[in-house]
Amino acid sequence: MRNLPPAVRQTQIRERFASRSGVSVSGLAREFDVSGMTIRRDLAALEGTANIQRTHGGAVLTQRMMLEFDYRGRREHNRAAKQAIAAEARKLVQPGQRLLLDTGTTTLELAALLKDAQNLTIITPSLAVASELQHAPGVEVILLGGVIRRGSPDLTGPVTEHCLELFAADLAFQGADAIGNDGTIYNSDLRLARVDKIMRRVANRFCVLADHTKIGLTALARNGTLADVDYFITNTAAPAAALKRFARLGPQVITVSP
Amino acid sequence: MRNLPPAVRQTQIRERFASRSGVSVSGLAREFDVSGMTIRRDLAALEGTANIQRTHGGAVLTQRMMLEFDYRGRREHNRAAKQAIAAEARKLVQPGQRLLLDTGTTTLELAALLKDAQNLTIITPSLAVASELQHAPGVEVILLGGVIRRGSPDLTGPVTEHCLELFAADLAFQGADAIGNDGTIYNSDLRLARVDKIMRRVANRFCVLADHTKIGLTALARNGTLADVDYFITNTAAPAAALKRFARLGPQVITVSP
DNA sequence: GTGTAAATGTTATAATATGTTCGTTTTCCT
DNA sequence: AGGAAAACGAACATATTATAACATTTACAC
Repeated sequence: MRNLPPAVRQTQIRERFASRSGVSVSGLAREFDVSGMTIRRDLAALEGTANIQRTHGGAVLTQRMMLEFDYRGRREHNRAAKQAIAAEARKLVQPGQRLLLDTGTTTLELAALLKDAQNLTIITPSLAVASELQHAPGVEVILLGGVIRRGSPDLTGPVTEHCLELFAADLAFQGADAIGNDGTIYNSDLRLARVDKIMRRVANRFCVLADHTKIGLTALARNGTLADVDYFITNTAAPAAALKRFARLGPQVITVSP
Repeated sequence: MRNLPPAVRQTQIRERFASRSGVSVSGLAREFDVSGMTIRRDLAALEGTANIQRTHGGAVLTQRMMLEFDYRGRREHNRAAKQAIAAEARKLVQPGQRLLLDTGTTTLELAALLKDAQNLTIITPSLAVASELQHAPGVEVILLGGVIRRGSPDLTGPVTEHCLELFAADLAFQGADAIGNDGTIYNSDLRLARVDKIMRRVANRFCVLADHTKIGLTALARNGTLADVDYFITNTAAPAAALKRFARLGPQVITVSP
């Protein structure tokens, strides 16, 4: 079993998963008569390509059984700030409310914090948010209809816009891809920007979440301005001058650390 | 059974719950040939994923886990027949069509077969179908809006019905929970039955998929009759007398083995 | 052959997992 | 209720595994 090309060995390793639910480094090293290091490198390579996850001592199948709507890498980017912002946003939520939760990684963190909330109705175009909350006992999730956007687990298009018009919400949470220095809110996708605009119309109050890395940038599609927003939550690393300017536009500006 | 990586062992422990509703620390320790302390640590880790509930001496399934496994179990049940039926259904699909795919394990198998289709539009209330097809390059997936049904990855309710009315499809595929001997189609959920009825209205042609174990049964909600159906696909194990009767009602009855 | 890049092995160090002991808590039996 | 037996959890010692850096081998072109 020695002297196999790496690709062949990796394919054979992959095939182990058909019958077993996981493999061990030591076992594979023995079977293929290579060092554990080689097996580890194989598993690291396989982890990138497909549905396995490395663990201590081996690897297991990622059992994304039903809903595989994940943002992968983007979710990790500046996650601490996003979580802090989400925790602050969580405080605005009262039992019994109807919330709109936009798509995005920051709102997804907020969704995770709402799992144990009581008697909430959450309306969202995000499959990731819906997936996160689908088992939450105190939360009724209403997913907007629409076309699934390629590469991103959310819904957009005329159907989404039409669905959204059917609702009225107490409070909407929205991430932003960029916030201009003049307080303009930007999305990097035109279809999303349309949905976001309507969202602002059907929600009574409106909260924008964005970490400091988004401030001072622009993106493809303008979708409004902070002047129309009730709350703007960001982290303390945001430039103070910009925050002062934003506050003068109207929204209550809340900063959290880190 | 020794020397398994922790994650693999934990996965196998999880799988015990598919057949049993509880496990014991001592039993697992014996089976995996590890100390009770290790099993306890495993169970503590699994409890963290919110799927199981630890008890004295072992662990039991939590409600959510039961539903999850219920779904997985249903998917495995008679899967060969479902796949054969789905393969036959696949032949009805032409490039460029707009399809309605209902929720259900058989239609989910069909969705898997449509991954490499060209230029299709698929409209579905099923999150599982959407998940399966979200990365298919030749398929545009439109998800209907609606309330996420507890314990089942699909959408129902007035919003779903409203969304559905926006569309017109060439061909609809629908599973059935039961087919009465008189050709009546049944669902086990009232909300689903309503969606299914509308689906029949907005589709030009209509195809019902059901393996032989569904035939001759009844369920909670009537949603129509095979007389209104264009194709009925089942497997050869279905009683010939019933199939003959069904064929006289109108649909083209197709049987596949196994 | 010789040079180069890829693959593999080796080592030291860090991280993680496991078993054991023992005091505490829970369960079960009378 | 009271007490024995079982199970639990914390803390420690031990063993296994991961990672990174470097050395070695192999593969393949020219």
